[in-house]
Amino acid sequence: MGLRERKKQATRRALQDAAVSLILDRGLENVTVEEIAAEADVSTRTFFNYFATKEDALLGDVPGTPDEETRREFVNGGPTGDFVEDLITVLITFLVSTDDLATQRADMRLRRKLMEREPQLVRGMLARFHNVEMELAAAIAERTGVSPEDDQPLLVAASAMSVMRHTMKSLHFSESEETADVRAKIRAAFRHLGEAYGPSTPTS
Amino acid sequence: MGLRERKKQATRRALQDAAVSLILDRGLENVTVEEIAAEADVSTRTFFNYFATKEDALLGDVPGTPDEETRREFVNGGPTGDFVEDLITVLITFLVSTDDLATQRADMRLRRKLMEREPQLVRGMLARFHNVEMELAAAIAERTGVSPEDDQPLLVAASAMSVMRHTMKSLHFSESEETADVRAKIRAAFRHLGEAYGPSTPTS
DNA sequence: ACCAATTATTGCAGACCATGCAAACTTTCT
DNA sequence: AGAAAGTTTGCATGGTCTGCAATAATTGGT
Repeated sequence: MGLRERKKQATRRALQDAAVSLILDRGLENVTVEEIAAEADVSTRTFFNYFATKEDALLGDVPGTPDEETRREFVNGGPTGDFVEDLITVLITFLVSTDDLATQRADMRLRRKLMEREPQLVRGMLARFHNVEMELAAAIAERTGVSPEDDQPLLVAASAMSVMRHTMKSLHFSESEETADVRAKIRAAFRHLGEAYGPSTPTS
Repeated sequence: MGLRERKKQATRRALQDAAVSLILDRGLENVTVEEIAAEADVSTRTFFNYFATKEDALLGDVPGTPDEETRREFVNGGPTGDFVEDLITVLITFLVSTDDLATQRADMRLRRKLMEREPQLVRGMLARFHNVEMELAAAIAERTGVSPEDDQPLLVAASAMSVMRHTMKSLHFSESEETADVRAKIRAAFRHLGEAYGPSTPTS
């Protein structure tokens, strides 16, 4: 990666960090883009070269898109052949960004604090999940061979994203948390959904 | 209802209608609040007495909150005792506003057109569904006697709202469409979810 | 090391959204 | 009719975000 690219990443990072820290400190309404830019040592105009809105700088890069390889494997019926297990595999990749693991976990903890303090941000988060939902639906349609006009894949994708969303709330993002723990939590959530809506007696 | 109240309703209506029609015509970015207010024959300032944002005037009043009676019946295990069927009953009440049925159906058709033309609006719609999701989760927790800290009710509510969201897409909102049709569509969606995640063999 | 091409940053002007405030106006109630 | 309560309006203001054109930094070739 060349110098130019590295600098861009650094600026992006600086803007995000400045935004998060200032706003955790003083609240969303009491921090202007101008101040965020100043803190990151760039002009206000440059802020908008990096992020379309103030919110955007706060939300970070999660959920992202799964890499092409994971996607293809899922579409082709892998890796295990069990639909729910494979779905979980894909979902987990949404959580993983390009950063190193420790940084990313710290980011997640900060973001969660941010959401608690500024519920307006949930709006933007939901929008992001919605975008991912569409991609996931396409992948599910491909895997199951269902016509894209059908909205079954959309439905399954939507509820899968719900599971995702709520599971994230009960994660710790601590150093001791293993992928297996995450997987187990998601699995439990899916099982519960199956029980609630499934053919067997509704627990409720 | 007194004169004052009637006038307020009329103004609100006029603003919504002006917003929807102007923006269907010329696009979200090409219509200012000033123009909307002018079309409705009030000042710009008055617009903001009625709606917090431009989007708000477009989204209308759906989904609304179910009336207290329906809610209580659901919480107490009614009306049929079958969880999914009763859930559907509640969901349907989200769609019903105070207007007369014909007006409401026309509104729904317009709004859908609006969403297709201006996908940015989906954001706001999702936020509304999210609010309803919270209320629904509370009701489910009460009915099932699950602790409110538990996130099972949130999960079930979230996926129910997904079902809702996607079912609405395939409704016609035409004069010939009966409540029974709507119910059948929602029921089919739930059954599909149960099959996808449930204990039986995944269709996929 | 230099030059040219590409790409990033910046300042400026401007449109629009949204809010607070106080004055003018309308409905309501007695 | 007249006071009380609520609504509309204009004005001033602060903030977000965009387009544009000038300036500055990085890159790659020679």
